[in-house]
Amino acid sequence: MPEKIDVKRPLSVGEVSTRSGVAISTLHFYEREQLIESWRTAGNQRRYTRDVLRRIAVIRVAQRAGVPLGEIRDALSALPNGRTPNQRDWARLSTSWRDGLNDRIEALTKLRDGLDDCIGCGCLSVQQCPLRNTGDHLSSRGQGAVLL
Amino acid sequence: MPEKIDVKRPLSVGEVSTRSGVAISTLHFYEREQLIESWRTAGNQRRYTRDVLRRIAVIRVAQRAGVPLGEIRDALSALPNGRTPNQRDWARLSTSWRDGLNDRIEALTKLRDGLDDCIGCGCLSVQQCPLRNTGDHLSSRGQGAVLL
DNA sequence: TCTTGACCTCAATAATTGTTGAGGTTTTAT
DNA sequence: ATAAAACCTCAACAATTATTGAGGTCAAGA
Repeated sequence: MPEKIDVKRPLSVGEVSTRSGVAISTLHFYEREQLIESWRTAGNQRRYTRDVLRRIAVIRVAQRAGVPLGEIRDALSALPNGRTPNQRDWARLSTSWRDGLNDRIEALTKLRDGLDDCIGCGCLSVQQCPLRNTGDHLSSRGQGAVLL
Repeated sequence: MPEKIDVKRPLSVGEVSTRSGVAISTLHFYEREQLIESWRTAGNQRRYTRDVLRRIAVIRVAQRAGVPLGEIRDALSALPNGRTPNQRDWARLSTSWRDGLNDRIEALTKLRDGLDDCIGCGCLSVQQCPLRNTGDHLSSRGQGAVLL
């Protein structure tokens, strides 16, 4: 059994960068922002456990879904012990993040279809255009476009 | 016919703000960024045609969908100067936008479906998770997660 | 040993998307 | 005519999400 230690060997920042596809400067940044953690060697270099890769994966997925880093941090830090999400944790996180994702998909789809419709209807008159009162907060805020 | 002029009456910045739900400072900003246009009264105050409301609606919808302002500007600038966009203009805008929109929708949908799958699978392990290497630029950049 | 590559910190810069404030002008209503 | 409300410009600040650079240290191989 010559390689047993390999899977427990800590990772350097360069290794994490290579394997995660995230720039070193970004890893430093994530650490400052408390999204990931490391300890230091005697020579002050960062070392990471392997699950940092999973955390980073979660972070990037959430980011692509439009979740701001602050929320991601909060969600991750809400995990007991600040541990890396396990299956159950991941299920909770991803379902909560999925709603926002759905909103964005819906907005995009509405936009696309609205544009399509408007090709035919030539509308976008203040009152009738399907693109007009789609915004939830738009229409709830300041009466939106319709009144007066 | 006492009200005929009403619908052609230009809008002040305050009116546009109220009716669109967008702050005046933001309208100024959008104008600096060439997303909207106005002309000035003798006293240097902004006046808008009503179709600015339509433009703003499009801008906000696109923004909610995650389209950056620069892209929105580019798309909108395809509309001829000042004149109220007609059916043909919107057709051009729409078709020029649709590919990008479709890409974006597809990416987000993939992500969402990936999330759905992964909720059950509890994966996100470095090598196997379907969410890992889905990022177009993620995987094209620095080999992503898989190698070494 | 010595050089090279990897790493460190800290500060500055950058793009995006606005908001705030100071100081002054115009319009509107009484 | 005057006071209040609305408007103007320009500069500075702000949050987010990083990247770049200067100046220096550490580790590993020739």
